[in-house]
Amino acid sequence: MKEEVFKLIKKSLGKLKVKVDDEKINSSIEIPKEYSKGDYAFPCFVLAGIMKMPPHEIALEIKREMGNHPVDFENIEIDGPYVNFFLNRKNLAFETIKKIKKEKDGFGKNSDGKSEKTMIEFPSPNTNKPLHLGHLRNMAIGESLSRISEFNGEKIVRANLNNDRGIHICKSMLAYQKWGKGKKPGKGLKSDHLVGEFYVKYSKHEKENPDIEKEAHDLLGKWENGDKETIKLWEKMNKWALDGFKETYENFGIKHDKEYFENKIYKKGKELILEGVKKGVFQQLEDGSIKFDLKKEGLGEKYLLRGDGTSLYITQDIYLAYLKQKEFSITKSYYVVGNEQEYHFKVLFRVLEELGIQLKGLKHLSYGMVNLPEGKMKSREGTVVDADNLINEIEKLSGKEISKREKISAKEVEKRSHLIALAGIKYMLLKIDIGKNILFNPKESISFEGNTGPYLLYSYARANSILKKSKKEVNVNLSEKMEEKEINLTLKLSEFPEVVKRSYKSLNPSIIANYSYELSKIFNEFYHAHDVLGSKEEEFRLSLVDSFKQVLKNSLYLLGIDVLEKM
RNA sequence: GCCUGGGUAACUCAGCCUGGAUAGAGUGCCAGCCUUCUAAGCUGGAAGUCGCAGGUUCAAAUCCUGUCCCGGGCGCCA
Repeated sequence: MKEEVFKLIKKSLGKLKVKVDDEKINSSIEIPKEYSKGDYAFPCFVLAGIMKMPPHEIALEIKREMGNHPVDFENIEIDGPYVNFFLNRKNLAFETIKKIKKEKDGFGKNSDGKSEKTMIEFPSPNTNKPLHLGHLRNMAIGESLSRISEFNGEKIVRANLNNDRGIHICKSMLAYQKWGKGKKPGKGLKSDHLVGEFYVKYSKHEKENPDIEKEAHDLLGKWENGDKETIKLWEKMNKWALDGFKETYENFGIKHDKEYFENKIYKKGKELILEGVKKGVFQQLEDGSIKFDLKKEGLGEKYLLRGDGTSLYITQDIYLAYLKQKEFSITKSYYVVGNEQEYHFKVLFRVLEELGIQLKGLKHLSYGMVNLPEGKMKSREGTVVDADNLINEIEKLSGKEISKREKISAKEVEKRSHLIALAGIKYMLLKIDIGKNILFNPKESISFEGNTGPYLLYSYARANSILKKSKKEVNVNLSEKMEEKEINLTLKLSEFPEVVKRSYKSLNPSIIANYSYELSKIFNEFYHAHDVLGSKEEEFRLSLVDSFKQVLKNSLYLLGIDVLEKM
């Protein structure tokens, strides 16, 4: 429609014999913030200098030259220096509703990314402690971006790299050896929580007895040399950690297509690095260590391999990038990792470039930290918000809210409170811009009112309730002029496909989240302003409600949030 | 010190890419609205030197420069 507006303006200016850049006109056309100012607007300031007239008079001239407005427009008005264009909104409503009704769950999809196959890696945890709130943000982002990319036509491989070896793992193991007394997971003690317990124990002990670090290093040595006892302990505890993660993933609604394990690949990056030495891009020092000199690029010097030939954090990532490419022939590779790792990925991508591995489509999807009012979360000190506990707690609170309102079976309460809790957590984590830090304030963040996940689900359930009670067929049929709230809702619904594209281009789920909220807010305003059932415009309003329900569902789907028919 | 992200209402955040009409929302506070489609809702109100100083422009929260404050990163840790 913007094109039509452009053509109209250009035609008028032609008649007025004014020469202006097409691009200048086009980029000036805007969408007013208020619906009462029309659907498109053209500010005439740009022309003031050229035409040597006050903007208001220019606007009047343009309007005069347009004559009668075409059918696509209901009206064209002058407001000070602005020419405001009003679309034929009834038409727009019909077209939008018809399209939603036809495309259903597919409304908003496009094929812009059809030639891409992307691997998205998340959350890639360490197996020495359970998942925490930061991992939940990671997973919410990873899943949402996967879905957004799929909606835009891409093929997505959801991958997970388990960081299951290294000194941090040995710390939990050592503590268990020393103080575990054969403790086992069981009722009331999730297996990964047990592992984490010993990681904290180790760290506390280390504070007063720094010497214990040597023991941990010895244990790592034993592990790398294949000591049977050590391997056995590692196998046991690693399984505990992984089993626990699996439960959390399922609970949070995350599924991976591919699992990688560091213990199986960490040695293999070595060959690739040695190739780089042969090529002369990396330097081997006298002690055998290998480094990559990036001083010219302002990235300093980075060691890629230790003097004793053992691997570093970056070593495995080099091989993994190669492996991903080989196994899946992907066109893009995304890493969902916190912004504290930005330096690491800059270096990694440069290394891969030098080695000729996967040059295009490498991207660190960097997101901000989740902080507490007291400051940063620290696993070592046990000051983290545990993922499982948080979900449980919010489920309990949701359960209470449900029971206040309705008497239903315990099973139904459980089902609903689970979905509400997840919606609350995911929405809280996704509505903030991906790159920004989140301040998690338990008292305020766990809320059911206002701009929250439960508010969205509630709006959906309300819409559903109307449709359930209606006996009539949903038909697009409107006889009278549309009301303000109806217009607002229609316009918002029609924006969805554009919003999907925008979030895809910027790889930012918060755009979808904010849209979901705005859409729901407009729906609730409409809901209060007008009766649906029994009204003169019942058929039309039912079709609006039905469209809203569909679009909100699609929007929430992109956030990884499941809807609830009743709340 | 260098690199990087941020500073908008009491609090938590949109808006900034692509400059335009009285700077928006939620929470909290004040005042209303449930015999009527779910009040987890809606309506109204109070609340803002858009960190600060320059610059560009008819027009700056938005672009540029400088500066102050806060976070993160600069390991042969992961």
